[in-house]
Amino acid sequence: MTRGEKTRQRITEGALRLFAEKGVDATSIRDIASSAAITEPAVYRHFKSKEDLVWEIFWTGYRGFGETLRTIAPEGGLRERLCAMVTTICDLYDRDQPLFRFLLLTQHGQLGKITERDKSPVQVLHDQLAAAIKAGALPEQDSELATSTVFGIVLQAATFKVYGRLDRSLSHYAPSLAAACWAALNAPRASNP
Amino acid sequence: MTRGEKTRQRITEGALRLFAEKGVDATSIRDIASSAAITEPAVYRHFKSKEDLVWEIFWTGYRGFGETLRTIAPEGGLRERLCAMVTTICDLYDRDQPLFRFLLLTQHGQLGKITERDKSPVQVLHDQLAAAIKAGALPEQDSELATSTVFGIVLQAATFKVYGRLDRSLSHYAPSLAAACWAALNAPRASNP
Amino acid sequence: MTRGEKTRQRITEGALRLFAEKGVDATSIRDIASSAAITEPAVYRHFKSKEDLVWEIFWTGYRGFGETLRTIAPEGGLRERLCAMVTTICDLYDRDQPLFRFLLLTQHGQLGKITERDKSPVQVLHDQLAAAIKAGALPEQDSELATSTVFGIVLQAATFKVYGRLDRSLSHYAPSLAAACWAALNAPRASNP
Amino acid sequence: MTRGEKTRQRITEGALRLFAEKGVDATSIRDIASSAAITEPAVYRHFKSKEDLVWEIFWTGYRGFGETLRTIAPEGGLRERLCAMVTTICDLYDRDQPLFRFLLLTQHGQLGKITERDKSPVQVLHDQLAAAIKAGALPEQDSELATSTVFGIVLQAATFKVYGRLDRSLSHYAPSLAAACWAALNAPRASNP
DNA sequence: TATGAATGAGTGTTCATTCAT
DNA sequence: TATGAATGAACACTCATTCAT
Repeated sequence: MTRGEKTRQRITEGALRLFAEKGVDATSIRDIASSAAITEPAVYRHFKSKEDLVWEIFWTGYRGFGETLRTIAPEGGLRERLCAMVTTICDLYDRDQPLFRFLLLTQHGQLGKITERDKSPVQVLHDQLAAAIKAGALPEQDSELATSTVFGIVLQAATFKVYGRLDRSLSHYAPSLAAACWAALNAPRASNP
Repeated sequence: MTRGEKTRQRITEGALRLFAEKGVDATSIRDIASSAAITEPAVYRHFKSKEDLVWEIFWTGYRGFGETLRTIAPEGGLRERLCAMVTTICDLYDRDQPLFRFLLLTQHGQLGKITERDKSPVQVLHDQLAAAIKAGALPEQDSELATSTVFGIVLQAATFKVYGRLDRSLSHYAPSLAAACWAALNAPRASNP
Repeated sequence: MTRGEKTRQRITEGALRLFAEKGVDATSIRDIASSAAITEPAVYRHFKSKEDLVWEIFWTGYRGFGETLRTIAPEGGLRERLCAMVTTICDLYDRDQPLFRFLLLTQHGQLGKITERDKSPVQVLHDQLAAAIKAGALPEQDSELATSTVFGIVLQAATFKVYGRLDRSLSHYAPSLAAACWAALNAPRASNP
Repeated sequence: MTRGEKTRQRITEGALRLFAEKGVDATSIRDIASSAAITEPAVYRHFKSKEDLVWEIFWTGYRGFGETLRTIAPEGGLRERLCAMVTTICDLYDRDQPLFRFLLLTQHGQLGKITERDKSPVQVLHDQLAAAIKAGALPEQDSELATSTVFGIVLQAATFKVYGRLDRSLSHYAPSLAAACWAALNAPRASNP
């Protein structure tokens, strides 16, 4: 790894941590630079602008996370796959909390910029659920709502963890979360026309 | 309503809209002042500082929302009460989207400042679910996780609505969301030690 | 005159002097602010941006100068009018050298922004010379070239004065310059097809 | 021509073009480097500093132009020589507009640095006119003012050309300009004490 | 009272320039 | 040699806030 690559990595890691802690707007380039032990202009050798830096960190992680989800256990039944996905999401939180918070809990500001929508984790999950509904593996229901429910159950647990309402590792709760998701997806349908 | 009170209301309404659209950090006192058709120093006649303004708008709405939830249908079975709560939450979104977004989707920054924790909507819901679990009206389970699940299902649907993944009013989805919550709360328990 | 108006005047006067001495690009807002004995942000209470400040100072002076030229001695013969104009231009230099240098010697960068072209001093002179040529008071010739010649003779004298090649006041040379202009305008025509 | 010399020429040509278009201050080393398809530090291999680069380009061209003027038609009468000079100046404009603009229209900033004053085109013209006046080939008059007049007539025409007020090539106007100069130099003297 | 005017601290960004490689 | 990486200083500009009027 060259010196430049090392610096770039220090920038992204420091920025990620700061973004998760204080939010993007409250994090200055000065903060980022000093977290990487360089001067402000040096940041601009690696990223064209703050907006660029934020987007690049976001999209790299977000797309990567989508790819991870997509490649999960294509064999096996739907329930196992869902379980594996929930576990994967919980693992991401436990392994890299700043990344998780930045990607999934706070960074709604970047969502509007996504153009390759089908690489997003939300879409990946949606596509699988929609296919399962179509194939009859899940009861007939709005696939968007189904996606929302699964994401909501897991992300809110992560949020509770951040604010100290849950004290074990998130992975610890994964089986319960997966069970809740599965039950919700198979809930007796309300009569939504 | 005195003139001062009217001005104050214009400030909070404008600020709320701006906060929901751009976030608190990206909203300047100047933005708020001009949205209320007054000058910047005039804002300081009603609020001591920007931080004060944010907190006051947040806590007023958040606590009020908690009270609303608490007073819902104390009579009736748990399922009906849960359903009423979900409906109430969806209604808030449909009636006042800026308030909802500010209180429940973006303003995590204020959560840490809450001292009267039991007035928060999260705590209100938690207390009811914890009581139901204790009374055997729900299967034995972590009451925090149960709370998280219900909130997650509803809030994520709101988020999907904000980003256009759902197109009907949120209230339209309330029965489905309530059914999903109920199913998740009654899911066959995974064996969490 | 209110306090704000006084400040604004100090800004424009200081800016003008600095622009003439160092050029617009080499003059910072900090320079301007301290020349007016205020802080940088205070400049922005009076002008929206540096570009705005430059343009406003330029166009106010440039248009004003055009108006001055236009109102000169409409009665009297052409020669007298030309002489009065040359004298007026020289007077402007002697009375307010920074303004003159900024408007006429260095600020070519602003010329491209002019939309009300006929208010510019160049156009005012041009219109009068074109009319004189049409009326037969001057020999047939390209009116633009005639305008250029008159301006060139006077402005280059001002430039020589700035660089110390002329040592008397510019007004002192006004009669000679007017005579030169008159002779040039009445020069035996070269055969330009 | 070695590779280094070629690079150096690309630098000066690119810089000249940029200086004429945007001005020296608004042209960064990065602009210059990329116009020469090299990196910024590579510029410093050829020029010690930006100031150095500007001065070198200026003085090389300015002095060269002075030499060109000096060697013009020493035989022949004054009028022919004047005419040849005007034509030469116009030719420079038509052949290399960036150089002309940089040397004669905008770069007053460099004039103060000149030490070998008698190599400047202004001085060359001045010396010839002063000699002619002394020899009685021109009426008695201030030789500086005479020089200013000739330069002013030609340079202002160039300025008008830059701003689109003249549309033919500048050389096209050379005979008219020369005639105007000649007439101005021979104007009946005003009585300047 | 409400405002015009101002400010100290800070923003993101670019500059000319240097240096290790 | 020419470059990738870096820097100190400065830039135009905005912030939340205060104060005299």
